Parts: sequence; structure tokens; C-alpha cells
Amino acid sequence: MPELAEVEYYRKRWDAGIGAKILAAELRAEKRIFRGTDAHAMERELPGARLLASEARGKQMAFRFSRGVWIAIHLGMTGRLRVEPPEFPAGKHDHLVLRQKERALVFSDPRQFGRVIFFRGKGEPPWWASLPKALTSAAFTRAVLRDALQRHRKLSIKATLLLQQHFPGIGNWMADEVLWQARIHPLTPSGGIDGAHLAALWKSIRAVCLGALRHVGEDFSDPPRGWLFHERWSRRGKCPRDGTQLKRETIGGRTTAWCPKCQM
DNA sequence: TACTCTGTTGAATA
DNA sequence: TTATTCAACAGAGT
Repeated sequence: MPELAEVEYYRKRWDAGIGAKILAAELRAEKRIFRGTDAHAMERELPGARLLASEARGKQMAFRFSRGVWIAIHLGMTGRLRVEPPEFPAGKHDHLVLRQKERALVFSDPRQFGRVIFFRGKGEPPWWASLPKALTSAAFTRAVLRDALQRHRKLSIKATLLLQQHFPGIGNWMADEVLWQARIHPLTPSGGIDGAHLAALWKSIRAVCLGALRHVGEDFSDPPRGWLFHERWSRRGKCPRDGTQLKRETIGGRTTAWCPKCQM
């Protein structure tokens, strides 16, 4: 599930623990969630560290602790962060539990497509510093968009929008929403989008990111009425603009919904 | 029960 | 270098 705004929502769940010390880190190092990181070091070095701050970039989150300790979390498809009472017993899919005096910070992920990465050192971890700039920042210009589309000119625009190195935070439903709002057919080759279409695409990328953050990102409420979002899940979904029955097909390996009438 | 679907992404291949 | 396919995993839906 988690795309840009859901990630932001879950990140803020752990804000409850900011300022408090970690007493214990419970995890099972052999879990797939910890692939590529030193989970034993995490278990050893987190206790005693104080949670200072967190930030989300696209689908990535970083939690910064005292003593130069960081963890990054990616939620994958089914990952969640939540807060439980301090003595809460970890369930089957609760892969990381950070105990504080007043609460437990819990990361769960049944499918384990997500991951946790540990870092201790001076300054920002390299993997964090090298992430692309937010689509809602001034750095995401029309020229940056055009470059990304040209680099993948043969790829369908739907598949291109899912590339995290260019469109951090965009996931399957957001990509469909962006294309529907910009009235662009998901199979359009990315390289063929220019002029007014490019301008419309740029505008709807920002509108969808901002709208999602404002609604889903704040309190997990649904996006605004009138968005494709409310229709795209069902086989019987209708275009909110003209009532046309939506088409559903796999594009770029993902289920895609669009209006055959207004998306050209 | 059996089979299909899934809001992700990285590794392996072409 | 870029595009495509598939697997990692578990639960929900039909």
C-alpha cells in the first residue's frame, strides 16, 4: 500500500517517541526485513540512544537518534508503523519493536517486502543523502520532468511514473490519478509527451502529491471527492468526469485503471 | 479447498 | 543503458 502520503502518515506515528530513550530493540536478525544490514549492531547500539527526529523522502523514511545512530525504513507493500503500550508483546509480523519507558514503537510487515537499514557514524548516511528531491520541491521543474521522460522515451508513461529515481513516492494508485487528472493515456510512450501535455502532467503530479499529503498524509482520510481514487479499485468503476466505464489492464506490470474517453 | 489478486522493488535476463 | 519478467512473502477475496 504505502505510497508518498501513507508513508508520511506512518512516519508521524512514531513522533510520539521523539525525545525518549530506547531501552531495548527487539528483532530477529535473520528476517528478510533486515537483508543487507547489520541487524545485530542495531540490536546492540539502539538501546541508550534517544529518538531525535524523523523525515520521509518519497517512500523512504529515516529516524535519527542520538550517538550518530540512524535507521531507515521502507514499508514495501504491507509495512506499517504504530505505537503500542510499553509491555506490548510482539506479534507474528512485528519485526522490530523499540521499547521506550512509556510506549513501544512497532514496525510490522506481513509480506516482508519492506526493509530496515541501520547506520552509525558522523553526518547523514550516504544512502539517505543521495535520494532524489521531492516532487513538491522547487527542484522538480518542467525541465527535470522532460529529462526523465526522454531518458525513458520508449517506456509507457504509466511505467515511467513508477520509477522512484525520478518520481519518488509515486505508487500505483497515484500514477493512475496523475494520468487521469492530466488526461493522458497510460500507454502513451513517455517520449511523446511534450508541450501542453507535459505542462498538464507536471501540474497534475504536483496536485496529486499535495492533495494526497493533505488528506491521506494528515489523518489517513481519503483523497478529495471527484478523484479517480474512489473508482479505480472496483471492476465497475466509472470516470468521475464523464461516467464512462473505466478500463482496467496490466501496464508496466501493474493493474492500471483509466478512462477510455477522456484519456488520450 | 483451490486459485487469483495485491498500493513494491530489486535481481536476472534480453 | 534501458526494458521486461519474475520472485521475495502473506493474507484477502472469489
